[in-house]
Amino acid sequence: MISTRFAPSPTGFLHVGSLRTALYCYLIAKQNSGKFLLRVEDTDQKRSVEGAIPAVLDALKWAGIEPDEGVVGFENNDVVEKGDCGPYLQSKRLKIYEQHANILLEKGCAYYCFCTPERLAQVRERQEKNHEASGYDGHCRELDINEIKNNLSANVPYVVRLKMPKTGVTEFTDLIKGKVSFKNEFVDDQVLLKTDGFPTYHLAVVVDDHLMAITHVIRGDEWLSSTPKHIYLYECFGWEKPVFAHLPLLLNADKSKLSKRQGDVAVGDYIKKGYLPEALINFVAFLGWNPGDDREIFSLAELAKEFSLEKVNKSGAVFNLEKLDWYNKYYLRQLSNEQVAELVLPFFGDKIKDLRLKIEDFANVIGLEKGRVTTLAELPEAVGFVFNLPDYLADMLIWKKSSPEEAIKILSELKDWLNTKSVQPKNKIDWEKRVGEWIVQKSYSNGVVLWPLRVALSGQEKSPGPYEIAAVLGKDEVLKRLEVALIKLK
RNA sequence: GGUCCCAUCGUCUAACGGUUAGGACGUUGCCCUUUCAAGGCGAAAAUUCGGGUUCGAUUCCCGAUGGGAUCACCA
Repeated sequence: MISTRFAPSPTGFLHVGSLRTALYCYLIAKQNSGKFLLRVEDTDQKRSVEGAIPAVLDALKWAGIEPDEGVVGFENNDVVEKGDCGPYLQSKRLKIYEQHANILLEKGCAYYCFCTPERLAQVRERQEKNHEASGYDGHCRELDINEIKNNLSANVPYVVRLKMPKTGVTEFTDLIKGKVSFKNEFVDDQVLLKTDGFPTYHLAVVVDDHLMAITHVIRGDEWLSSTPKHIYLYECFGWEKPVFAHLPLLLNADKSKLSKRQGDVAVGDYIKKGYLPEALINFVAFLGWNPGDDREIFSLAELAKEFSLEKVNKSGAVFNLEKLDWYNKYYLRQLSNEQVAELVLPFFGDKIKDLRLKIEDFANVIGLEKGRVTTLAELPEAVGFVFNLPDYLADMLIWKKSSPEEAIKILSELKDWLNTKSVQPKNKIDWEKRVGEWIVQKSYSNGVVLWPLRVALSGQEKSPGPYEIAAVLGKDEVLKRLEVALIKLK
């Protein structure tokens, strides 16, 4: 069985790059009827941020990516875990890491290191000054057994370091990058267990991925260069290695690694800005992957069917907001008025109470603009003219091929005709039919009637069509607005 | 600087030795049209540079250049 995992550290909010990583992990699991696991990598107490776990979970849920196992929820101020390989918070697995560090020590794959931070800083400084290769200098690599015992019994603080072989080459096939090889002599003796008893990432991932039966390690490119350490650990333990896939990075416009300084990087930012999950998912999935043909629109389910890691690009992709906007507009148009109405509610905030509208009427109002805006956040303002006719200049009522006199004449005639009891258009099609017939009967051109009508109803240079607006406004309000227009013109 | 990875229009990308180098976003022209949006039809726009291999290189090899990642008791 295939299993993948997404392993965020609770240091902030969900990054869009992490969203893509999580998405790809999820897709691989789903398309193979495997499981998608969520593990929290909170081994750095200093960096843990309160509220980060629920924030990440919420963002994933919003996107439609929910874990099958591991940390699956957050209730009553605590994580909800599911599965037989728990706990799924690394901070609760300290004993496990200690046991495994001991195994490594026994096997000679790791060693005690008593170097002080000060000494390490000096080493680093010297290396920098002399332009030497950086890394641990191996000071404690071959310590005398008695010295180790003495230090240990004297409670000298220590770490456990990986005893990386000095010769040979570590080679592996990355599902995305292909064959990659590193000379072992350049791989550092990484700290595995810290002085405080917490593991570093390197020990914790390998131990957990094995214990949790992860078959595919899918993660960001930044991990590629530490993979040899992980491979060596698998070999030391005698464990079967997972498949590795290192995803290309998401980039800023200037091709540097996507960062906060150059725009929004948190999924939450995009939710707040009114983007749809379908749009963000589709967009982010296509940053580095495509189906190999011209199709651009993919739902989560369709992605699960067609996605493959082998088709993922090797190079980084610029996070291009214009394309995201296009996707968002597209998906907004695909939704029904009712669906958009429901999604847009939070963007109205308290104002929604003042509107005192029935939900169907509200959906109709939203329908006026849902195909014209790019995000949900723009909708309240876009639709404002329905509730409050904006003040506008009389000049705006005059069509480019018309005159003030003609505008007055037509608007008056239209108003008088509408005022008769027999004219009671109910919906958009009805309005179009009745007014259309009237225009034909009067032998007017469309523009000379429709332009001033539309401006009278919307108070705007650009707006939805007059029939749509009239249907939403209703006959009484249409008459009122025609009256306002005529007063302005006279 | 050491190590490793990468390189097609402005951006996301297709091409698995032979194509007028294709699509999408964006830009832009026209059409539709009461405005806007949407839609339709067009346009401009790319193989980083050298060497090989080959009858033939975007594609394979080598080098240069450029970009990126990583070199923590952070992940």
